[in-house]
Amino acid sequence: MEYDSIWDNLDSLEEFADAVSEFLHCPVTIEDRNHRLLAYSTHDERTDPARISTIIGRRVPEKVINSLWKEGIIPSLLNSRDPVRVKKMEDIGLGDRVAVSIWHKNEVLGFIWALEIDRVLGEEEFAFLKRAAQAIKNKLLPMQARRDKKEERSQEFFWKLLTSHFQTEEAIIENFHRLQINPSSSYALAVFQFREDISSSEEKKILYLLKTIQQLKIMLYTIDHQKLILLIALDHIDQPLTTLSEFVQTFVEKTEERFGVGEITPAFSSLHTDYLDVERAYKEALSVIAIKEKFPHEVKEIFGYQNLGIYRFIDVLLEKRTKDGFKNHALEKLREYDEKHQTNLTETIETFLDKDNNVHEAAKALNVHVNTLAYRLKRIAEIGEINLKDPNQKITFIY
Amino acid sequence: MEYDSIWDNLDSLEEFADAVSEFLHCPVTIEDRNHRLLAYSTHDERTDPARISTIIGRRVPEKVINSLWKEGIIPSLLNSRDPVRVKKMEDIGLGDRVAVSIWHKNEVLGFIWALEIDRVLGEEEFAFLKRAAQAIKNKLLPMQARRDKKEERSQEFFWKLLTSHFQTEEAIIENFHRLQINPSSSYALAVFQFREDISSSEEKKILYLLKTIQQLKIMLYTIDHQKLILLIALDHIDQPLTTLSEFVQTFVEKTEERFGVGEITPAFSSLHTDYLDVERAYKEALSVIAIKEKFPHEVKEIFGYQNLGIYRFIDVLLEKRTKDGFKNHALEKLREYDEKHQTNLTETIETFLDKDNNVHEAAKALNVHVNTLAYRLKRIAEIGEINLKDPNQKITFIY
DNA sequence: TAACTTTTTGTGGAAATCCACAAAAGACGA
DNA sequence: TCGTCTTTTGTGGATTTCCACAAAAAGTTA
Repeated sequence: MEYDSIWDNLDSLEEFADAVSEFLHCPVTIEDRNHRLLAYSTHDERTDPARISTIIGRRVPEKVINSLWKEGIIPSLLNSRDPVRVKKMEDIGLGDRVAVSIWHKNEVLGFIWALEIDRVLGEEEFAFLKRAAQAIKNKLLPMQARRDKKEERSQEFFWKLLTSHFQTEEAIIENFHRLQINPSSSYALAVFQFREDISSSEEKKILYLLKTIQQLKIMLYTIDHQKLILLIALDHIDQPLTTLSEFVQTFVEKTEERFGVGEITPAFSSLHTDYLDVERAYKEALSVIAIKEKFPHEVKEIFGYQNLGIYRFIDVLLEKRTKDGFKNHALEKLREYDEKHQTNLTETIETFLDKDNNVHEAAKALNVHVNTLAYRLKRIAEIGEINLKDPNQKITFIY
Repeated sequence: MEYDSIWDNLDSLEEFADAVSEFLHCPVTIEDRNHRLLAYSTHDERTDPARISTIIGRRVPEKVINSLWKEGIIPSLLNSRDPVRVKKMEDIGLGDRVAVSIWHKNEVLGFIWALEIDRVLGEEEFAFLKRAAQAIKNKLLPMQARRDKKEERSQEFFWKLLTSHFQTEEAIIENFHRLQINPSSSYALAVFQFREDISSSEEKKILYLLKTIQQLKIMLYTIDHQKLILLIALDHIDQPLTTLSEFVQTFVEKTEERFGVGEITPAFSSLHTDYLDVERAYKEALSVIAIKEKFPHEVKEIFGYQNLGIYRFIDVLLEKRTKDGFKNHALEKLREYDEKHQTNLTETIETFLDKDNNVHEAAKALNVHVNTLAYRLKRIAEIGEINLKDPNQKITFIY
């Protein structure tokens, strides 16, 4: 192992990248386990679009990560300590390259990438890369430790926010700055409800995903048994609610797709600007989850508190209804009629409301002619003595 | 006054009617002040359709009463002690006739009608009729007294119902029977809110109206300061809520039209079958009135508790909203945008919802092109990040 | 069984809605 | 001031909704 002494006098990761690049005659990039750029070689000027965007953005672009997952590259890097060859993918501007993962015990700390611009790397270079990954491990470890420490402090701070521990917003802002986080002027709180307690191996995967999705900036995160909780920055986002909705769905999708962890219920609070309201935001997100569990079908496509509509009030509505001992005369009449005449008026009105008053779709779902549906609706209005043109009255049909 | 001794040996009202009929050579009918049939002559077989229906139904048909009001006949009977001539009205099957009111002190107790089938009554007969009305007064007075007594007892009973005084339904049914009222198997409670305390002269007019509208059977009634409260029988009524709605509106209309008493807010409870629930029904009707006073425009055409729709829950909704300190992000955004760009998005969405999502009407109300409205709605959905296809979300726009 | 009502399905036409596209006017910023 | 973006209004066409009417099927009642 004589020529491996080249590692000995390299101080920084940059020098390390350059040394590897020089040996392989290839541009080299070093990333952490979340595909954040750690260092890149500069002696060799040849490169490809994917590498350029990575360097400019200080991280691998989301769509590149996506493709690498889809092609199975990242899974094999996470499974094996051997270098992996990546064939050119023109649609994302990625040239031929070789990658190897950097391991410490049973954990991946990062990756080394070597671009095969003019030459193809052989067995010897593969072995060299593997040794390089071994050697760099010690440089990455302390960084990891620092990050862990910071994460610990940030988690503690987050829980203080979630439990309304602070009295003034100034104190909160100060804490943000101490953690080198720039608090955004508006934020939301997202909660993901898992089916089981989140294991530490799942936690790593989740963090990996959160850091690679890149759609939104996550200021703070924490995990509490079956819940993943995020504090999300929303500055300069044009349609924050829409973006959030897409984000949480992407996250759930990818977690399922990449790690096989399914049945996650996502939710997020309304927008807030005052950091003293974090607990309130948390409760909003929790109530969305509670409602989604009670009415999975009705609010299937709603994730934000703001968009719950009438369901935001569902608990007080139900409470008042039971307190008043109110009987739904309209529904009762329909059921009576159904019973007596063997008709389907109850089912009809339910389907119709379900399909958002769309005669066409409702008729299709019921397997009847559109006019039959129209006729039935006329009868329902008569028998139940309800004005189906009044959205207010339709609403009460649900309860 | 010698020939007036003919009254002396007449025992019943029927004999009286026959005696008058014989003198005038006309069919004669006697009604109480609420146009209920008291007696009719039988010696003379000639008659007209209006009289036939009156005799069969034991009261003057509603549409006849209506016409008599419109033509000013009844008002003049109520104003003067002199006979009034009524010209033929073919549309309601009424032939020529003469009427006179029966007075006691300053009150009208009833009416005598004489049909001019073949002959026209002259001055002499008019004078005779007036004396007949004088003479019959004494026969009507004791009936009046009995009725007053009964009314007193029934009012007391009604208040017991309204205040949940009874423990069992049997006790209630027994009380009904004691008052010779047949309690219907389903009932509703109607309340009319007046602007001022109801005077006893107004009370008489109201009772008159209630007894002549004939649309629905009123089992019990009472008056409490500015409120008229009715217990309404709903047996064998096909569409009870619709009928009730028509009834209360008719009542308000006629009170205004005939007696000039306006600004009455009508309301009625949902349907009930258990007479232990009368107080609950009363509260339902009261809450409809309260809501109508708070949201006069929104529930303008709703009178029944059942049809309040979402407004049934308006108090708990508002309460929850203030408790949560929730800000309407969507509306806020719109207002912000309006302010900054001098646009009318807020007004637009309000009008649109007001017009029940009817693009056409809303565009007309806003004085803009339909496409302009469509464009604005698209922008509203974008800026407010709300799904306008979801009725649930639209609802929350109101608050 | 015959007469009647209720329910389903169909046809056809008027009105409304939705959507894409375009022209014009106005607002706004570099 | 020019170019760009937003807003308004318009046209045209595909689709949907609404309604009236009718015929057939099924169920109910005398």
